[in-house]
Amino acid sequence: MSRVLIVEDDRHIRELIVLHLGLEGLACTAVGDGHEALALAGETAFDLVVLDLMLPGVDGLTICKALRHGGPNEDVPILMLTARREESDKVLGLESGADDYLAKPFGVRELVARARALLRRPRASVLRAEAAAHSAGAAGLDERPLAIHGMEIDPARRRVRIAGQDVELTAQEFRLLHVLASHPGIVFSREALLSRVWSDQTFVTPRSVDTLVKRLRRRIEADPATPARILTVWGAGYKCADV
Amino acid sequence: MSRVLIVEDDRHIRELIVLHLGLEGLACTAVGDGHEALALAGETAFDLVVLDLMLPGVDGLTICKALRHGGPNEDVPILMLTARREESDKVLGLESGADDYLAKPFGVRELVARARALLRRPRASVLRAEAAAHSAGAAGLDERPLAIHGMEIDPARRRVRIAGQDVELTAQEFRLLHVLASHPGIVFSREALLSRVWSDQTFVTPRSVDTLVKRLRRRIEADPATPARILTVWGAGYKCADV
DNA sequence: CGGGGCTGTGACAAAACCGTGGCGACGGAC
DNA sequence: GTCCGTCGCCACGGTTTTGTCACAGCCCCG
Repeated sequence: MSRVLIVEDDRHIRELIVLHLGLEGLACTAVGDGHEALALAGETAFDLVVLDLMLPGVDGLTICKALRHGGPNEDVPILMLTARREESDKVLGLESGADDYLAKPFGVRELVARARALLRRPRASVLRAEAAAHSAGAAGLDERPLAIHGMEIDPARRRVRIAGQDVELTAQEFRLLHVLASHPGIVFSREALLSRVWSDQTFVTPRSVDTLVKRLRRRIEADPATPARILTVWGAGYKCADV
Repeated sequence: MSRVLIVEDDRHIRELIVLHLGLEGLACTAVGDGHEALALAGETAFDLVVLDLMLPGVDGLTICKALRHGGPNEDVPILMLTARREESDKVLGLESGADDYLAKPFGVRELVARARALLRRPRASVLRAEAAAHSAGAAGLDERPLAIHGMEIDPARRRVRIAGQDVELTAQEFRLLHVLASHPGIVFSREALLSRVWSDQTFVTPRSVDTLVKRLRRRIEADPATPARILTVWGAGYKCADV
């Protein structure tokens, strides 16, 4: 049974990695802090390290070099993650001792495939986690038009009108609005929205929901600074205002 | 770093368990097949086994007995899961060597709390107390609204109303209220509340529970000095007043 | 009725959380 | 090829929430 150490400060991505590698039969340990990672790696030998390049405090590169410098994980394969696709980062990562490199956002399959390749273990996969993944695809969203807060939302035509005026929305903004407006008052966590609005299974930070909300508010709120339609629920998520 | 073996055929439950235990810093290995579980357990020593009673192929009880029969996991704590709440199943499970028992549907927080408790090898009395709290009603992240003491608590809307008036609560206050109000009359120790209300693996002083109770009372009690809803049980903890 | 724990409370610092602008990457249109 | 719309991520700053502490008050017990 292989042991995998995951160093990633974003909790959501950490969750996804632990989940999918764990389901592959790997023993996953996840930490969000560089110091903790070094402490763990100093006393336990791992078979693979998944390492985020961008970390608060101790840098991913520093960890990479520290691992290579000696100790029980001197020769451990390192899979490096980063938000940036730039070649310079890649070179930097590989030079500091990483064995493979993956840029966010990336798909689960790719991560698992690369982890497996690094582990060089031709073991029969126990389960196929991806099988039912696409069940959420087109299903789930209602096609009926709905009206709320002076907005007319027509899913079939993918059109929104406010005060008789057509409002241009991107596909993603529309999906978000539709999910929220279909359940006024119900609070959706960022994770819930990720699974409903982002159809494909990619690693996306929950904070990206904030960005999408910001962009949606710019379009449908009279004053985006004091939203009346899409409300923030502190510590929980977002909701469409009750009637 | 503790190793946990999870044997569960339902993919979603497997995911949940791996995710949350993995985030607790535990090394999780998940399998959906009984044969695979026995093969793994025959060669590796685990610190905890989470075992589903109902499995296709090799039965959970069979696995339980096989583990106890000898090998590297002879004395491993076993947390048994089942879809049925019936007493006969429980007895069967405990007799075959399980250390604790959890009926589906169960809350994630509760699972984590019990897993940690088993890893800590707690006194039997603690276990009994938690079991009593559990049997008193549905546990964890229940989405069903409930009404008690003139309060309407709606988890999906994250809303509390007293006498028709909306009461603003922070996320933490809401979780505390929900845990207590879901089990009226049941006394929760500060430690029990810490594991249920504080989702993260953060280490927080039990006295912080007092502060949270104070803040909650300020919002939902007519006179916070003489609480009628959230009661102090001297030397034990807190409870929601019985009806 | 006095003492030794428990618990309630206010204040403060630390942490978490959210809004926002901006940057780079990607992909389609032309 | 270039331009442009979209998208994800990050960093910064303001705001809210939350953990801790110290001290006062309370309860139970002898």
